[in-house]
Amino acid sequence: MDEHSHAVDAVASYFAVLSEPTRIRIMHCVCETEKTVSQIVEEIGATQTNVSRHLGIMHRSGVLARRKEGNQVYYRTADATMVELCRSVCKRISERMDEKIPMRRELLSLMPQPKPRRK
Amino acid sequence: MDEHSHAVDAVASYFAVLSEPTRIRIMHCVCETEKTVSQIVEEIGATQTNVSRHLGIMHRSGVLARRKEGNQVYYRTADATMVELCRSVCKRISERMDEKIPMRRELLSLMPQPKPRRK
DNA sequence: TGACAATATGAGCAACTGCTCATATATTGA
DNA sequence: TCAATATATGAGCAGTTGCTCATATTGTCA
Repeated sequence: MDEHSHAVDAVASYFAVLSEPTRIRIMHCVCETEKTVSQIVEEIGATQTNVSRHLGIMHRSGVLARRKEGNQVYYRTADATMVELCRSVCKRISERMDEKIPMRRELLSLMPQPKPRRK
Repeated sequence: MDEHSHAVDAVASYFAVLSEPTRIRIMHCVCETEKTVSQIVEEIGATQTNVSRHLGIMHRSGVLARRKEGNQVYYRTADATMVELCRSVCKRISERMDEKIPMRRELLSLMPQPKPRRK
């Protein structure tokens, strides 16, 4: 039927990683600097179990990288393209909602632009 | 708990539209030129009912635009950003699979680049 | 070694999503 | 107006996904 099915599934799975509110929150949370699981749990206000599961999914799919340091595990973004995607989507959605000003602000601040590097 | 929840949900929903293989096929199918429902059904080899449902979802979410002409309905992309996103993801995934050459080719051809415009 | 802290995982339930069958709603053309 | 064609939609089932409770694992420190 379709000779592309593996590729198609791969693309859909990639998008699926970001199709979940909690995982978007996690992206927002770690998109600027790495954080420990506890910090993420604290910031997004979900249970440890739940956050841990989502981190696992994001790590296995290659979106996040993990680094173990003693007792704790740090997660950080491992895929610059993915972060860019999130920014594009936030921008795109906010454009569609020029009338809903409060929402616009939220969106634009969801995945902040990287700060301009100073020499 | 989270003052961003509307924005977060909007972003997740946006990605969710592309998190489904059939919808990726549809994007692939209409990303260069508008097509009727029948044409899409024919090309991706799914049932009419199913394609119609996915088209509805994609239209309601703003990814596709529809145009009715007599008996038929033409769908086309309505969101250049979204198409670009698909291209980025195809490129990104293919980069991760340098070893799996056949898959690479499939991915890069999934959402073809727009042809260079001739004056 | 034992208690504690941080993270991960098994199991089960509930909600969601996609698929299909049957049917509804246009629209065209005889 | 009637039959045919194109598209959409209600209802129900099955598979998937996310959430939670309990527990396992790993590392630290006394």
